[in-house]
Amino acid sequence: MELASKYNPAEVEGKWYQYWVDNRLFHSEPDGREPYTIVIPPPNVTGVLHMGHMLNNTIQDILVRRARMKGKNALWVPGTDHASIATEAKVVAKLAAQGIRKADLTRDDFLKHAWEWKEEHGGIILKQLRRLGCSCDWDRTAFTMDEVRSRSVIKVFCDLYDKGLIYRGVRMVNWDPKAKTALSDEEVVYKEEHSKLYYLRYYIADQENVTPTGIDGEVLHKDAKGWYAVVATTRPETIMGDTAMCINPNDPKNRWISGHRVIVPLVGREIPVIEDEYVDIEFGTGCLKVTPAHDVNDYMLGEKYNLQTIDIFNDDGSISEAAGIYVGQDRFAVRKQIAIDLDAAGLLEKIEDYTNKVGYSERNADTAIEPKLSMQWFLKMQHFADMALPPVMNDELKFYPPKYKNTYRNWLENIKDWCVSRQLWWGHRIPAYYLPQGGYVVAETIGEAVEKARAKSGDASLTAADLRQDEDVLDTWFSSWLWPISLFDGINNPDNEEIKYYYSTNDLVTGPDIIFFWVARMIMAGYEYRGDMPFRNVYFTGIVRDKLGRKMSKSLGNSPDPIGLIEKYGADGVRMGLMLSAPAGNDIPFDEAICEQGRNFNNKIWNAFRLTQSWTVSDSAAQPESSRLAVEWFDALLARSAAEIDDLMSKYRISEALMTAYKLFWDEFASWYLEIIKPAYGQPIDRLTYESTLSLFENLLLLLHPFMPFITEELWQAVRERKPGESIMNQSVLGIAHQYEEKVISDFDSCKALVTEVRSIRKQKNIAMREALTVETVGKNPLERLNSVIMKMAGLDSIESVDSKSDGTAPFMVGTYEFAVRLGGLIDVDAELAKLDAELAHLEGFLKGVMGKLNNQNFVAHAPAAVVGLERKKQSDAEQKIAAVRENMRRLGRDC
RNA sequence: GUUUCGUUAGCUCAGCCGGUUUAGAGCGCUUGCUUCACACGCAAGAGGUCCGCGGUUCGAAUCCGCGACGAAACACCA
Repeated sequence: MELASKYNPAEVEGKWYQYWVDNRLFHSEPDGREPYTIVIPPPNVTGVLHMGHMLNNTIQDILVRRARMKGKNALWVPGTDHASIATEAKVVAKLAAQGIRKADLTRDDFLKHAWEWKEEHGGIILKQLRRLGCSCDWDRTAFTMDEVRSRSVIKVFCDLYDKGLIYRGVRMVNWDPKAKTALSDEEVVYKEEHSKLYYLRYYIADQENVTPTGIDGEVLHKDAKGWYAVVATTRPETIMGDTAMCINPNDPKNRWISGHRVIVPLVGREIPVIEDEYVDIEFGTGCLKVTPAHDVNDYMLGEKYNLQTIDIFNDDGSISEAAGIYVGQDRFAVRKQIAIDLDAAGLLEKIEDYTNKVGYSERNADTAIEPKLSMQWFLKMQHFADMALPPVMNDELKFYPPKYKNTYRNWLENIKDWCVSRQLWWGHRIPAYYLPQGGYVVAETIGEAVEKARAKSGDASLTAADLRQDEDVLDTWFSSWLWPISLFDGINNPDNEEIKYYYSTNDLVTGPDIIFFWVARMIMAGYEYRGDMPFRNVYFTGIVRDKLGRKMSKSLGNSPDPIGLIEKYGADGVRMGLMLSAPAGNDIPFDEAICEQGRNFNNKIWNAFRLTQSWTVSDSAAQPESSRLAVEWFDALLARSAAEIDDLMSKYRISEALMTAYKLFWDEFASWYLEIIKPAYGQPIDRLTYESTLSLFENLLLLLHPFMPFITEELWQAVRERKPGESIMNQSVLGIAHQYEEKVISDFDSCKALVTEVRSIRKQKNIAMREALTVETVGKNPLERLNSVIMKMAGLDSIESVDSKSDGTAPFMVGTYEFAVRLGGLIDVDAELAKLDAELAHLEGFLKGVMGKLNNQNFVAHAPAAVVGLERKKQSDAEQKIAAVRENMRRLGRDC
């Protein structure tokens, strides 16, 4: 078989993915084995793959492939999220481009368009995951709005309502004026903004009663029109909603305003001055305008002092009739205009630059959130927080890295009720039905609703047509929080075999940005509906950033196209690149160049295989001693590395596990093992070594498979004839980490050190490899057992045991063993001495440090015997080495 | 502002419940190599007052305190 010198991923990836699918190797059914389960964090159904997904799903695939190879019944359930706000926004935008306004459509018509959109774009991201090699059980692909999941959501809503945990009421909520819906607190992100602070004049209504008291520090304002107070605000456009002014009762400079009434500028309305310690004396002028309808804190003041509430905004953020002026204009246009108008009216004292934080919709990054009073549905959260906190704090449910436990606790300890209703159409419609005579019932089906309505109203003639279902849908996360249960239909059929077998799942892999949105709430739902944790471990990935440390975003254009990367470097190369740069929990500064390292490694593996294929195998040739030793050594090393990888993986130190496998293959297998067993040019390889090598190579492929599934399958299939349907995917790695002798490995390390010393001398002296050298050992050669390997790798003709080193040799040490290379006339005495000087200085410095400890009575008295013993060993080793160096110097003619 | 995390080679990080031959890895860098698997390579190297200052200890990159710088989460002053 002729193999190209470069590995070409494009030729093999599609083929093997199809093979895995055709042979149903990703599919799982409950059986007698131990299950290993992951549920995918469902990506937005109409989304496309980004680097965050690539990272996250690579990790999940590594975990699930490993579990499979360890004999578990491994299942990775895929699916997508309906992403209510994001998807509805996209559909609205698409319709708008066609000249269709959402407002002109009926709910049913709009949903028809939305489903069409979902059918058209949905699932692209799942296809992309296939390119990455994800071993999801596609037979189980779910959608948060499919039949089973929808029924689960409705059932849970009704159940929580019946438990008294869901209520409906008018509250101050975060309002998205673009999507025209309420949002939960978690869906608001605050961004720092450069804005202005406007100082407005509020004239005192009862001018005649103003009595300046003459206290120092008083700030009194008076002009031709009389006394006035000054209010600093960032939002002058809300003055139409002002229903009070507030000062701090402990603020001497504003005492004079106390008890007066003031006039809202431009509006002309008289409002009271109230006093509350909430007001910060130091901020602005210490006078606060109170707009109960448009600010959370003002709302609280309004409740406390029974103030009037004037809602001056329409749902789209324009000014409402209630404002009286600027009606119909946009809030930001009004902010500009009102400043001009106030100034013209002499009501604007000054404008200052100011930096503050403004809330934006997490989904519509360009839309500023408006606090707004509205009727919404809420879920009481204290009950859930009480359940969900302990298991995480006491590590029953583990977070990796654990620092997120604090974040989690912080949120749960300050939990607020969850606004679950959204004024959208795309989502699960709230199963509340309003009666014609007022009031409502909550029911899973319309039939049930009619029954409940009849009972409630006493009117037995009520029919479905008389009931009006709530227009709102539920927050997307209200379906996501059930995901680990609803995927196995555990809400609708709590006793079914699947939920009993697969729940609790094992690992959840997700980003820390959705710890509140999703992780915490899944834990809550898990305990509420299964009485158990939804997953045993949560692995929080970092955020993928660009190499400058910036978040990847569309607007910066710094986000590489994942599929483009796969095409360029191969899926295995990209997977490796991501994993090499991703220690657990740290953000990942992603530089495309690191994929090159992944690609290069693929090529290395490919070429190692190519080498084995270039050999002719002889059944008559005897196995060289060096090959026998190499096999023995590498088998032990493989066992040790497999155990190390197991250990690292159990701690979710995935990048270190991969690095261990990487170095094992490249530095040990390719650079040492293959070089040792490689037959001389044109010579055949003996059968025994050849077969052993293929077995070792296969084991390496098994260890690497979870990280780089495609190339390992390709080569595993090529190493030997395989039966139809066989795959590396379901081979066991359990046998690799067998018992081994540490000494086999440590002796080989010494052997490698010796070879490296000789090569180094060759390089310094410019001696080519084909020129054979002789090495002397003083006394018995401690590495004699490995002579055959040393000779082959260092290019020696013999290793001779001598009583003392001959003249014209370059000495070196491996540990405390002395060796020398015979160089004859090539020896450069000055250079040799200089080297020895440096070595001596180093050793003496080291010895001095050791002696410092040993001469310290306190150290000898207090330190554990083992530590003291070790220092003594260091001392004797150093002394021995120093003696050897001195001896070498004398031999070169130095007097010392 | 509150809380948390971090600061170790040019870069990205490991080591941190104190002691393992005077600190490790990958990449990058330097110097040789067209050695018949691979230049996406081979071989040999260089490179660090472990942020600063104090303290605890026989002994500190590792524990404690203070400071500097950086990051994140949460809360915000209109």
